[in-house]
Amino acid sequence: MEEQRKIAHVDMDAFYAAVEQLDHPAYRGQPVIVGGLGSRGVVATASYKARTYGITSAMPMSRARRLCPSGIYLAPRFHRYRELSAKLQQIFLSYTPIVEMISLDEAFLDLTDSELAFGPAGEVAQRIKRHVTETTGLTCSVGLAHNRFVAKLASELQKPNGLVLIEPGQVAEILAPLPVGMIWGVGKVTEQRLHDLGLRTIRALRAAPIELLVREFGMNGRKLFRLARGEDDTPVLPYREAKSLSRELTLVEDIHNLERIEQLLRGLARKVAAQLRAEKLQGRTVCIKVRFPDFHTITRQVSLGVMTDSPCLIEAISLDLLRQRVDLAGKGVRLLGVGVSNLSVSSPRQLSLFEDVLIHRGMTD
DNA sequence: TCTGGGGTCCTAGGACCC
DNA sequence: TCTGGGGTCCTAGGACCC
Repeated sequence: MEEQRKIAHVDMDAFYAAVEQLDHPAYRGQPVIVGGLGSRGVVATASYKARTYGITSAMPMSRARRLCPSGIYLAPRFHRYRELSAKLQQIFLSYTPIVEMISLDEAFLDLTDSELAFGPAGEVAQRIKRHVTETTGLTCSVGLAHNRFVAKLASELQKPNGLVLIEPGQVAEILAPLPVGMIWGVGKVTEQRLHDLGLRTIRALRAAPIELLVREFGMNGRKLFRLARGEDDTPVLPYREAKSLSRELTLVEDIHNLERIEQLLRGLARKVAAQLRAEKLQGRTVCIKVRFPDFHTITRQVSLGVMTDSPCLIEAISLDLLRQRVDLAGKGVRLLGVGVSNLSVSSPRQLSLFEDVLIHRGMTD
């Protein structure tokens, strides 16, 4: 018999918008929409009032403005959100060392061993909720269950400011009527494919034979089969090393001018390099991304023989990838990106022969 | 309606090696 | 002449998450 875990999922309510309302009392109760304000921006977070107009996250700003012309539209202030997120993490850590922040406003907490010190997990969850609100002035929704998947679903069920506890014996009954789209990992594409198979609810998915799911979705089918039954044994992982680091930029208007394109790419490459150094990381693979006006998107990458954080090298390689491996052919560009992967922590500065050569050619910073 | 930015993970084919 | 099997690395694309 496997030990019974107690996993909490804490999800801040309309986080970015709620922070703006916290800092600007005049915005409270108003439709507040945080996101990109440019012509091609999308909604990051809408306050609950804004949601009553039909505004949802990832919606184009232009559409949001049509739905709610009188709304308060704000650009995100990530510094502020990060500051509050750090506070949240400190609160969580005072109840368990096993805290996995999955974004600025969401975390999994393994409370299994916290019961000894703090009492039943349901009461701990209640305390954490109160602690969050008293310390930050923000509300959150909490789900509590025996695994991550069910805990995350639970936190969704009574937003905002909810607390939902699901016992193992209740899982089947509670999951059954939910739409398959609520399953973590089922996005638009998979949802449509499930609908095409006549599977719209978790109840229906649960009744589907595993052979069918594996035939349709491969390994993912196996996962779906288990998730439909509320089974998930993935652990809460307190710390994970970054695997890649990137910067990208959607242009206000498509650009055709090659010099301008190259200039922007260089800027992105330098920003990536600067961030690598700031985080004491180096990478071995450089990747560029180009999105054309028709939204078709390509990537081109190359792996080097050395680890690097050099702005000159990353810039030179990005430009080379663009010039040698991308057919711009007067098509215009909507988005440009530069990324570095295959990361590891920088070793004490030591020049490779390669870098040495570049320095003698005057190519480094 | 016209689609951000920063990530993770998975798949699939090909090169290369033993 | 007609061709294995496994492992690893690399590249490109795509689904998905917040």
